[in-house]
This record gives sequence, structure tokens and C-alpha cells, in this order.
Amino acid sequence: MDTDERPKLQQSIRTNPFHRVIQECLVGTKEKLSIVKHEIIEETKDAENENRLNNMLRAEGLVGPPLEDKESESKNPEYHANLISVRKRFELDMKEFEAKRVAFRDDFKKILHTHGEFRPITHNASDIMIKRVDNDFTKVAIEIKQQACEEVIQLKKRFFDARRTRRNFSREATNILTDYFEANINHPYPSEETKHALAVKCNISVQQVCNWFGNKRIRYKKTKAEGKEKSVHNPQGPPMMPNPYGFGPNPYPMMMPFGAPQPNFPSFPPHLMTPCHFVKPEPPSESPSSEDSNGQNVAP
DNA sequence: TCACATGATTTTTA
DNA sequence: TAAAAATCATGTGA
Repeated sequence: MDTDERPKLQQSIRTNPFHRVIQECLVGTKEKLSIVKHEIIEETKDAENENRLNNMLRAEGLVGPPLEDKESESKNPEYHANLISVRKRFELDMKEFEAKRVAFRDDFKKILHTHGEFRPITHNASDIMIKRVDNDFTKVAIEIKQQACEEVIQLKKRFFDARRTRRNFSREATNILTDYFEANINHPYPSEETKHALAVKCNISVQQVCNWFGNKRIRYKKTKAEGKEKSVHNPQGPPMMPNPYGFGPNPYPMMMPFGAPQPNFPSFPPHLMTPCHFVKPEPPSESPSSEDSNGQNVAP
């Protein structure tokens, strides 16, 4: 249709004395024939999703009253500053989004009303179309909330990931753990009770004891395998290191790689010592580290 | 600055 | 579900 003709045609339809009657007739017929498909709008999933995100946002203090935890705030001022800026950004995004949602909804209703003058749109069809628009906006809202939640997760990872605040254990703690490992080299799996005892003795958590043994076992195994592989290439075998225990195979494959210079052995349980082989280590030279004045690991 | 050591986390496996 | 294995991120010493 020529664009110049359209307003004229619309005007002539509007001024037609039978316009209203015809329109009502067509809408009624359409409703009777059930031409409008009753769409099943799946809102449940979106609603659940949004609910979950709302709970998380509340828990993290991004909505509702800001969380007031003076202790953690003073401990992590940088984290709290970042959290506040995430909250501000989120509030701004949501405000902008709400304004757009309202404006679009109004415009859409106006368009529907205008269309309704020239083609039969049932109330049901109109409701469905508005609902569809609302659903699309809900999806956008979920995305905005999801993004804010992800920002908080990244922030937490950045400030509270223990890997970033890792500190080496004190030399004494490492020695205690190593001693136990070496003394139980055939089965380095401490019982829960032993783990607790070691944790107390080393001034670390039971979880840290578990981590330490997990790492130690896997790395011991790896080093041992690498040593074997080397000995295949060199059938004569690498020069054996003196065994500090005076019996059995070398229990220090990891600490004393084959061919490495003779080290000072760390202290180990008296019942395993053969005095003639034992060399008490010199106290380590002071170097800047994470240990405190007691040589203790500083907790993250 | 770089390579290696080491504690923690995540993923896979039994 | 604990342990193994892989991976990450930081500490450390040359």
C-alpha cells in the first residue's frame, strides 16, 4: 500500500458508522472459533531462577539493607569497597531497566490499541502478547541479576581464595609432617585421630594436614617414578645417597634427588634414628618469609 | 626474573 | 566419599 494512502484509509475506517459494530463482531467470532491459540507460557523456571538470584543478592547485601559486618569490613576494606561499587552499579542497571520496562510496556499497549481499531484482537490475545513482553523483560532482569552475582563470586574468589593468600608452613611443622610420612612410608595414611594430633602439633587445621599428605603422596610417587625412568636410561643407576636411617631403601627420594649434594637431614623420630648416620641440621639462616617471630606460619 | 617448591582447590576415579 | 590426579597461585632461592 502507498504510504500516502494509509492515513486516508485509516481515517475513513474510523469514521465509518459501522466500524465499532463490525469490529466487535469480528472479535466475538474469533473468540468463539478459538482461533487464538492458548499459549502455555513457561514462567515457572524463570520465576525459580529469579527467586534463587534474589536470595543470593540479599545474602550478599546487593539488595535490601547493606550488610553491616564491621569486623570483616575492617579486615577487608578493599573487598567491601569493591562490593559497594558492584551494588551501586547493580542498582543503577536495575533502575534503568525498570524505566525501560515501563516505557516499553506502555508503548506496546498503545500499539495494540491502535491495531485493535483495524483488526480483531481478542482480550485473550492481547493479554498473551503483553505477557510475552513481560517474560522477555524478566529474562533480561535475570541476566542483570546473574551478572551481579557473578561479579560477587569473582570478588570473593579474588579476596578469599586461599591459594592467593597461601603461606608456607613453619619449618617445624613441615618437619613433623615429613617425619610422620617417612616413618610410615609404606602406608602414609594417618588415621583421623593422628591427623588431629598432627594438626594440633603443627598448629594447622586437620584439612591442611589432609592436603599436605595428599600432596606429599602424589609428589613422592611422581618423583619415585621419574627416578625409575632415569635409571632405565642409565642402567648403572645413579649414585646412591647414604641412607640416613641406616636401613631399607632410600626414604628421601624427593628431598634428595639422585646425584644431589649431601644435604643435612631434618630431625626425625628418635626410634628410627641410627646415631652414626644422623647429622643434626644447622638452624636455617634467616630469610624474609611469611613466618612470624616464632617461625610459625601466618594464617591467611 | 625465572624455575622450582608448595599449599589449596577442583576434577576424576574407585 | 576418600584418595588420586590435575591444576592453580603464591613463595622462595639462585
